[in-house]
Amino acid sequence: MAKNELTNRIRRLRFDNGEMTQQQLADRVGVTRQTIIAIEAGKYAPSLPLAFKIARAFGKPIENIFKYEDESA
Amino acid sequence: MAKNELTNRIRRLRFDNGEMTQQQLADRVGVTRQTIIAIEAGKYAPSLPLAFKIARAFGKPIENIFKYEDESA
DNA sequence: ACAAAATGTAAAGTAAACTATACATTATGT
DNA sequence: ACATAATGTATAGTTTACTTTACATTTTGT
Repeated sequence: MAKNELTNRIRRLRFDNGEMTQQQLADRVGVTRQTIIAIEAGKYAPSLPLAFKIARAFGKPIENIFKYEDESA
Repeated sequence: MAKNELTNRIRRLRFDNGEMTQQQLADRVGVTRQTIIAIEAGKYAPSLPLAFKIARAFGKPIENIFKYEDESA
């Protein structure tokens, strides 16, 4: 799994949404803060259900928050 | 992880895309056929990168292929 | 300056997402 | 009818996605 191809703008969106903290987002989507940190930093990719929850928390489509560059190019 | 809240229409899209087989889709997105079977059947949810690849294989947004119902309602 | 909050790092444990392999059943084409 | 292809089920192993806990560092507000 080429997780270094997956990028996101979660930190940007947290800031834009009332300067939400990592803990607040974590509480909102039902995961630990560590998970948010890891995903923000690209340490690992979220599962799809979690991606949905994050997208829902920001009111945006998944593809607006996460970008995936195909490495097979 | 409430994976029973995640549904998909992969089988439908396979049919509509030249009656693609599970193996062809698997080859296309770079996973085993078992993975496709499991995801189609809702056995487990895909990771986000894989969801991106599947979406790209069908030329549709992720949210058009997968539906996630929030269970906190 | 100082306390509290927010963020960052690490590590070990658990569960889920996959892989590989094998066999069975069903569907398809001739 | 028969061979092949497609699908389905099972299982064990590996890797990744998370959780928990702890501590460190930085930032923020007064």
